[in-house]
Amino acid sequence: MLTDRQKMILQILVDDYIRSAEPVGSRTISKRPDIKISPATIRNEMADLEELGFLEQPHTSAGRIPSQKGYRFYVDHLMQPSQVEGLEVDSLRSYLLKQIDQMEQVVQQTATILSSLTNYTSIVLGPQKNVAKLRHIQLLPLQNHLAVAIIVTDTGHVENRTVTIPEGISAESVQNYVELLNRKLVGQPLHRLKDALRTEIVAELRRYSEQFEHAMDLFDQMVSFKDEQAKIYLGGTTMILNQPEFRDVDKLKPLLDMFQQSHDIARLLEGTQAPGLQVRIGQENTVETVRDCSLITATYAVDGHLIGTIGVLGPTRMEYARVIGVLQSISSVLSNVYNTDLHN
Amino acid sequence: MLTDRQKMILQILVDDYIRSAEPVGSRTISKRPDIKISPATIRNEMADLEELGFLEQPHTSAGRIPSQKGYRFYVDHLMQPSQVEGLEVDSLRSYLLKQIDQMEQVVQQTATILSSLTNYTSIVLGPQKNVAKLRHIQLLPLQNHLAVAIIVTDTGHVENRTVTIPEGISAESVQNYVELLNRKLVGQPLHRLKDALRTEIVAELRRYSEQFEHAMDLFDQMVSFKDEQAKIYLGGTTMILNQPEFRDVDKLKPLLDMFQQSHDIARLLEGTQAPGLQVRIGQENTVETVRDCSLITATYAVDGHLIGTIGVLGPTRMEYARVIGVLQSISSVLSNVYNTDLHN
DNA sequence: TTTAGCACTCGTACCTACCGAGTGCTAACA
DNA sequence: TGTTAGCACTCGGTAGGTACGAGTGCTAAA
Repeated sequence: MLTDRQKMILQILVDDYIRSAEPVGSRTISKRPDIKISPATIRNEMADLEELGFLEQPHTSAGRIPSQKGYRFYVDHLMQPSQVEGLEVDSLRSYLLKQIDQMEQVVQQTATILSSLTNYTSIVLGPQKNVAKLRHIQLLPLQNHLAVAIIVTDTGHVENRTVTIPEGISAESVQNYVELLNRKLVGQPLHRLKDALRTEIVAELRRYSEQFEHAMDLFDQMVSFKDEQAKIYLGGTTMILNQPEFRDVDKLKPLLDMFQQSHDIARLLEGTQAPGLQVRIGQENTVETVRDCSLITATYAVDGHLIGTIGVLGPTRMEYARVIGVLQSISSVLSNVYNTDLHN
Repeated sequence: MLTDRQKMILQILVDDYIRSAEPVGSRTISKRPDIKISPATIRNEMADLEELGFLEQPHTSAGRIPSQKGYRFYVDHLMQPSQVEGLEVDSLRSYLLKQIDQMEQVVQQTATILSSLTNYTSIVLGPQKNVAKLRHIQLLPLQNHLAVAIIVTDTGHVENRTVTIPEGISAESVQNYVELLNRKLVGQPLHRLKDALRTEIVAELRRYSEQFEHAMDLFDQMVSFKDEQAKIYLGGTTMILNQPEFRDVDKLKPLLDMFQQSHDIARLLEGTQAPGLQVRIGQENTVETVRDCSLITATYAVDGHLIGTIGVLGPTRMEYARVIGVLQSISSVLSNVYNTDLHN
């Protein structure tokens, strides 16, 4: 176990390195006003800390930098999340409330705000639409066998998609079908619609036996929600350029490339759906590209269902305390926003 | 005027520099199999070309590179757009047709395809929705004074927005109002809706005088299309990292930052709405950030109306011939896609 | 246990010399 | 008159060498 003095030195060193991105030497630490021990003593302690695996030396005559284990200890035991000023949170809250009707915008804006508060790249995984329930479905004919299906959910979101009306189906019966859908499917969560179609409707539909196939085809078009990944939004993807450890274009490119592949980002977030806050430091990330980065994620919820993730990606030398504070605030604001104002 | 030999040397030099990004020396040119003049002669010609302003010398003992004027001459007189293989175009066309119903996706995908065909950053300005005409408008009540307005255009696109129903307005009359809107406004282009509201409806509406204010408020909500910038999509924003002239993070950052600001991109495209193909080389761009870049744009049209722009942004040392070829193909494919399949 | 002193390490900055690609000029050649 | 060979010159890039300084580990004294 670490002594109190070792903990103190470790904490000061990590703080300093987070700020300066330069290896920290014993003199630097001893110069701090609240430190009354000499550089030599600190050197001894640092040597011990290195032996224990909390510190590393880039080369013999340089100061020490935290190892991954060092960061982990710092996050788990030394730092405490900084309080975000109420002002920021309030303004965020009122901002989000103002345009709660446009879910995509909320998510996008959250990403932007998150990255501007932290100065790191932010990742926001939108709430999963598919848990919302069907309020109303409607079909608007356009021209030659084209129509728009409009799907309204109880959260006030509206989806629309163009469908082709199969040849063998009469114009009048289409409207009957839609009424049927509304009677039977309203109240079902979107992701269950397709199943519900099979269980609820098939029997009734057999009556129009000659059109059965066509009708089912039409319904499928209207109701099939590809189990789509919730949408991913990034904010501040160029923040990484401010970090001295990424001044080299060759280090930069893989990361920026990854930002363009929502598929990669999805992999990055795997396993972050568990409630609460997660910190993944360096190699703790499974994705190769970010093994020099840390990822901090939080979830937000509606009605106790987990529905989304927000995260911040930065160098391992990240301002953990501040980022965690910000994430906690925003995640709770988001949870409230969705709870209070969509479900009443 | 340039002699044929000077033109030939200029062309070879530009081609070579585009490929290698290194200053081109006289020996390099004379070594090409189809060149039968000696380095010394070429040196003389190059000295002349430099005096005329077509070439530059980074320093005394280096080869020559094209000046802005050199690129301009190359684009205007020397290169010819390369043919894009029919295969690529066809597959693009069929791809776009397949999901023509999702306009945003078409635009986004076009950006992706464009950048992967050119290896440069692509910019696609979506078709302006506002020239599309109203086909149908509808209001779906949700809960406590909230409703969704659904607007369908003759191009098959669907817009929806949440509106609040003013207090002093009865539920039944709302539906009457909407019918009124449909009677009077169908066929108007979206961007004229707001005006049309004033001219067409006010008279009729006076009848319900006590609700007049409220009704107009509601209509405004439904029908006001902020003169919104057509949406901008970028593809391959990290392509720029492959260019040796942007290996320096300090050169890179302004550009990547710009990519995040759709506002900046909009400024970049100012003046590209004129029909046909435009090439802006280096300083010909008004935006400071891209004065080391060239921008090539083309427009695509529906029914002869200009409705969108596609563009490619790369270093001044850009493969003009290939990019122009690609742009021409894609712009014509896009024009066809929108023409053929939405308007019949 | 802490601290002062000191020799040692090693990365960085700076200087210098050198190399070679490419030039411009001159003079010879077709 | 246009083209080419030859040659001295320029200058950026690189390699090697030196000086500097921050920081260390170790030893011995307090």
